[in-house]
Amino acid sequence: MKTITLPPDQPFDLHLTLSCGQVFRWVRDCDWWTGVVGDTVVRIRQDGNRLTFSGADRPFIREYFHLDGDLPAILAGIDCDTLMHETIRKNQGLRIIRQPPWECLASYICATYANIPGIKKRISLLSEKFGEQVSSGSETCYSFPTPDSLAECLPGDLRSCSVGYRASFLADTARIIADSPGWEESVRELSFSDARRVLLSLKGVGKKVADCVLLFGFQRYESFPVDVWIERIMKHCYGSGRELKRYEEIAGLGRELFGAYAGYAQEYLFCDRERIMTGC
DNA sequence: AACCAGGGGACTC
DNA sequence: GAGTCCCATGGT
Repeated sequence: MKTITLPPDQPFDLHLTLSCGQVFRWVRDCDWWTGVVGDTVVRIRQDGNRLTFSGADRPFIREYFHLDGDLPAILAGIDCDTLMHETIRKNQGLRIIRQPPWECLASYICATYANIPGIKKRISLLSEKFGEQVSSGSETCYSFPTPDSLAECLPGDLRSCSVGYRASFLADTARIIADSPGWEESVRELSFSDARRVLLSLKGVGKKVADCVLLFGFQRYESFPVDVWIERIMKHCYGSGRELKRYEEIAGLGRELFGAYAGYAQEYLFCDRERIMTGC
């Protein structure tokens, strides 16, 4: 077991970060969270300002949970009205995880028009069926399937993972990624709009999925993914006197209001969606 | 531009 | 147990 002591001026909330719906592979058992990242099983818990974990080293944990980001500075940058102020106050410590790009891409293709429990189920089935077994004491865990393993499996086998019509999108995209060595690095080097264009060319990747992959997989924090909840919140809370019909208008307004870390604003709003929409 | 298919789980009533 | 909704996309 290793530990990290969080500095008092850098808030972090492990439970919020892992349960807000940005990642789908972590499982909670009381205070402990277990997840497979890459090909290792990570177990982690938080007690106040202390993180205790196994399966990874300190630099990895810092990077994965974006602990190297100056959260108070980020939040100060998006704290531009009373709604955001309250949302930040209620969810302080939520950080955007750095997800492996391929896993992020495949996960969000599976996430289209589905609820979070359903998405978790699919990802879990896909990993059990097409991932590699990863040892973790008594528990059996599975790594996320490689592009090759999804590209080469039978369509029927994919469908048995409850991915429905997304099966062909997943297989097509997996094939393209599998046949493009260095894909990740090449996307990383592109500008925001060029990277977005590349992602949009993949099957099953529309604007929402592309923006999620840019945000969670490539740390493009200006990305402002618009799902049904964010659309509702933006129309209800920021829509007076504005045309907010098309996706780009809402995403554009998000970037206009919240700036370079609009993605953080999006994730805080999403995390707080129930309170915001029942309150007003 | 405006439809529709596609599918499953969670939640409401 | 029916009805509705969900971190939408692709095809017509």
